[in-house]
Order: sequence, then structure tokens, then C-alpha cells
Amino acid sequence: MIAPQTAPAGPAGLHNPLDALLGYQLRRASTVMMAHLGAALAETGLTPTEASILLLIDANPACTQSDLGRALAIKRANMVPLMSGLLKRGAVERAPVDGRSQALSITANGQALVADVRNRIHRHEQCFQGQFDAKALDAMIAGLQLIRATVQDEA
Amino acid sequence: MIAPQTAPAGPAGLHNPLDALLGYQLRRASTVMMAHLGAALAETGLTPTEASILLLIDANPACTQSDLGRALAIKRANMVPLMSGLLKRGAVERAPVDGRSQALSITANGQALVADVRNRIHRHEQCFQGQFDAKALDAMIAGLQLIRATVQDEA
DNA sequence: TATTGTTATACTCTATAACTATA
DNA sequence: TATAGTTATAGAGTATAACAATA
Repeated sequence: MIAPQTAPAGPAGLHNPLDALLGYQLRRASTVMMAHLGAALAETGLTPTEASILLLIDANPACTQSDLGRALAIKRANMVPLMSGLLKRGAVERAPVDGRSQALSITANGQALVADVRNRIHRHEQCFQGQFDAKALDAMIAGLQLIRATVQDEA
Repeated sequence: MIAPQTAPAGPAGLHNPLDALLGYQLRRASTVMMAHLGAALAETGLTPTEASILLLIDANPACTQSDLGRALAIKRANMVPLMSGLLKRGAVERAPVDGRSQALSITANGQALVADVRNRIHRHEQCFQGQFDAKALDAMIAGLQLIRATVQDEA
């Protein structure tokens, strides 16, 4: 049972019983890191999602749009505008595999962008990973994966 | 430096270099827990955000709408439809403090809803907290708060 | 029959700007 | 001048349904 709380709130803010909840802390921490990542990527003109797609294509040459959607839990329909932005930008190219699939790859021009994205993400991650020692960081990552695995993964 | 990856993806899916990133794992884990919480609350007709507001008012009688917004990082403008739903439902009532502030409280009728919400959130949290021993859970919560505190808190 | 890529569309969340009335 | 509450609105992000072409 979660005990009802009647203690008065301090001058700094309200008493927040949600602070003890894993889901609440997860959501707030995620929002903080996403905002920080968005700022770190702003100069590239990419959103965190677009940057993720870029890194995933780079690590999986010849993958398809549907593959990416499955890996990142993005619906096929929502992949379309995401991909068309990266294609128009000339960072990604497509080659037909069969009549319906297209193999994705980073263009020669896109390589520099990928490297820049990698550096920016790395610096961003260091801001937060630096708060933990190696053991604690591994425990955090493992814990988060455990949470993800608790329920069958999203679409 | 994040090493470039060239290993082939297994048949189960793509190779995902984002798996080593705290921000990525945070986002995915948060999405999983939010979806699970949404399902746990569905029968109450409340969203996770509305349920959070309810618990926060219950823990902070006579708080204002703006107080809640600050505690939950919800902009004043976005609090309006949230509050009006809870008011129309008869779970929350308002009493004027001065000419501009209104003190919020849970109605007599709303108490049962708060209790139900508390139980549902508790069962939901147990699904995930149950994966950790007490020490690991404390470390997770503390780690998430540390991440939040790394950057000055959101609006 | 299932899958790829696509269009169109709707719904939720979040963000900004502006207004009023109060302090 | 700053704050509480409100309105209107714009922009993301995400969801479903449907379609054509292909496997």
C-alpha cells in the first residue's frame, strides 16, 4: 500500500508523493535527457528521432524502412516523412531490393553528418553518464532494459 | 568516442548501437511504463497525467493550479483542460483564496476515486518494482533523480 | 495471404502569445 | 511589475484505416 500523505509542503514546492514512483521518475528523467539531446542536435537540423535513424542505418547497411520502424517502435506510416527528410537532405539513399523493399544506406555526403551526430550524442551522453561510476552506469542500463523487457515490447 | 559498428544484424532484428545509450534506454523504458500505466488506469477514465494531478492535490490540499503545473512541469495553459475535466467529473473542487488564486481539494465523492487510483498505480508499479531487489530499486530511483538534477529542471 | 511503402487523417501533448483581473 | 487563470492556436508525435504493388 502507498500510505496517504498529509505532511505540509515546504516553501520550495509541493510535497510530491509521485517521487517514489519508478514510472514517474523515469518519465521526468527521460524528458530531461530528450530536451538536452534535442539542444545538442539543434545545429545539425536533425531531431533525436532522425539522428537515431541515421545511426541505425549506418550500423545496418541495406536495412529497410520497415526494419527501422520495428527497431525503434515507429509505425511504418510515420517513417515516411522522417525518411523523406533524410533523403531530401542527401544524407541517405535508397536502392531497390525487390519490387517493394528498398535498401537504405548513408551517402558519401552523409558520412560527415553521421560522424557529427555521433560526436554530439557522445558529448550529450557524457554529461549524464559522468554522474555515475562504471558499475552504477551498467546497473542503470541493465535496469532500464529489464523494465523494457517486463512487458512485451511496443509496436 | 563511440566506435563505428559493422557487425551484421541477427535474424531477430537490427543491430542497435543505441542500446548502449542511457537516453535511449530511458526513453524506451519510459514509453513501456507509460503505456502500462495508461492501461492500468483505463477503467477509471483518467489519463496518467490526470491521475497524477489527483494524487498531488490529495497530498497538498489547498494547492493551486499553478502549483501543480510547476510540480509536474505542465504549463499553466495546458492545466486548464486537465482541471476542467476533473472539476466536471466532481472529483475536485475549488475555493477562492484571493481574487486570482483558487485552492484545490478532493471532493467527498472524489475520495473513492483517489483510493482507486492509488491502488491501480500501486499494482502497476509492483509489476516493475518486483523485478528489482530493494537495494537495486533505491539505486534506480536515485539514479533517475540524479539524471533529472543534472540539468536545471524543466518548466 | 502477408508485407512494403504510401496517403490521408485524427487525436493527444506540448508550446507560445495574448488577454483579464488581481496582487 | 509579477502572478493566476484563461483563450486560441500552432506544432510535434503518434494512431488507424485504407490502398497499390509485390512476395
